[in-house]
Amino acid sequence: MECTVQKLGRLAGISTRTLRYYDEIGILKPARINSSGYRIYGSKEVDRLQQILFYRELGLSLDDIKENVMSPDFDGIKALKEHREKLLEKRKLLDKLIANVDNTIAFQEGRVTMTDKEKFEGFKQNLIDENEKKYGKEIREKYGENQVVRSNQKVKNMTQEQYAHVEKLSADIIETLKAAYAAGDPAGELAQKAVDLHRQWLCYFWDSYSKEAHAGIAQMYVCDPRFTEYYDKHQPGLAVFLRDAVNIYTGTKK
Amino acid sequence: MECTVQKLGRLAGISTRTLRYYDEIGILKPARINSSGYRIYGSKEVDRLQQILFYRELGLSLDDIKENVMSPDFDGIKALKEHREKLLEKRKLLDKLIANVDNTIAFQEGRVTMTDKEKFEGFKQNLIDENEKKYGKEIREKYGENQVVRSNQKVKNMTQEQYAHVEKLSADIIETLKAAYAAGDPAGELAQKAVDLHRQWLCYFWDSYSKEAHAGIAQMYVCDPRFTEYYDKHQPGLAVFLRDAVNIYTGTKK
DNA sequence: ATTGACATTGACGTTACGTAAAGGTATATA
DNA sequence: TATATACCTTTACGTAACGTCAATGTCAAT
Repeated sequence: MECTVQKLGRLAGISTRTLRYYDEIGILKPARINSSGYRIYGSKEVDRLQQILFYRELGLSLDDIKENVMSPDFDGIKALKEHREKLLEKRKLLDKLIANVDNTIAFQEGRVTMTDKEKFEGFKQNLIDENEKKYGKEIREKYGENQVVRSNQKVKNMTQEQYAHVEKLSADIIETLKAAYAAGDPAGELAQKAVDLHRQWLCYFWDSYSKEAHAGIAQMYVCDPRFTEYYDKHQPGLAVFLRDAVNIYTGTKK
Repeated sequence: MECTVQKLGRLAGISTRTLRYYDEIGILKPARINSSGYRIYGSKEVDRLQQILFYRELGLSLDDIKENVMSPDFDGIKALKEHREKLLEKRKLLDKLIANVDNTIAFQEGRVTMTDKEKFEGFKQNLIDENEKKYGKEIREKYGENQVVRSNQKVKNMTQEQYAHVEKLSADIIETLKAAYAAGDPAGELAQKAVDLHRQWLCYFWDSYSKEAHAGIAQMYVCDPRFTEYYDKHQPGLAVFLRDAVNIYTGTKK
């Protein structure tokens, strides 16, 4: 039942270097060392190695394995759940990266002329700057620093098509809203369609959509004169109407 | 328009160490070095740094940036698409990791008694050993070392439910297949349902499914007497029937 | 005695910097 | 003019988990 590095390595499918390293960092010490200085492992060490490799395959660091897994009062499920959270975080970051790369490819494949591209970049920067100047502080206060930063990053990464789509959405929202207002029913088909457009519009700026936040924004349109004016200049009462329609859409009644 | 490390660092939001490092690896050299040995950067270097940081944010390594991005005949889109592939690979790995962690948590939360768990572990080890002894060499030759190792790992990480599901699938395949054989049409509904079950069964052992591999396995069932026997013992002619049905399912005709 | 397979320790390389340490330079002020 | 300070320089270790030599010792068989 005793074996030396190479046998154990072959048994477990790892290199001898790995075993020496595990000895070095103290995560798996041999049972004893023979007179020639060879590492001799017993069956207890084999089991321990199995466990180490199991958690290693799940992506835990050797440090985590050493500190958590190997201690006697180890809560495997808790450790794994924490690890899971880390992995999900990583995936979220990866998803963002991929989305950014996609956008960049789309933008570059748009074969925009250099001047157009510059103009477009300028537009985007303007959009961000304007938003910052006008509403930056308020939005920061209401939604926290992160939301603003991410919103700005989303705008920066927009492609020209997306940018055009945002502008079209803005116009469509007003159009549909006006028609719905004429119909008079915030629960009606037209009004709800307008709200859905509004949701799409928000999703261009928001990292994650939630009904609560949507309802909150709608309420802000009524409370904040700058936003009220933006809607009411097209049709007095439009901001209130939009808020009511959003509340119905999101199922938020208060 | 000239500046030294700290100004440029503040301008770009990076540390002076980073700039020195970029100088060291040759990705961004200062325009000149003044009499005191200070690094002096010009506007050309600012532009270059912007580009570097842009691609860095997309997750490219400095090496890739240096080799591809900075060369005059650089194809930005190609580089980004390659990078995108790498990112997708990474995400696939992450997804697998997360799935494994989830399975482990589920398994451990199942509060299996220790003896049951050990029994189950033993089963799994048996399954692996049996497979190895019986078909290991052949599968290795046909599908390469990696497929076998990964298949074994997949089995090792199965939860008890999954294991039960695999066994049920095996039985269902035979059942459905026999009924389909009685009906006589490999393109019929029953036969195709059997093939779909077979595909599900394969996905428990395979890392990635492909129609080609599925068709290949089906062909092997006919060519290899051990596999032929496994199916034909239930009903002579079943192996050939399954192969025909699989070929129709996968659209592989030869 | 030699050979070949195995063992040992030591040390460098990997990525993109962070973080000292030890010391030179430019500038404003006491 | 001495000094405080704010900047600059190079050198070098640390990071995670080993891979890959290099130099050298041990064991079994021929």
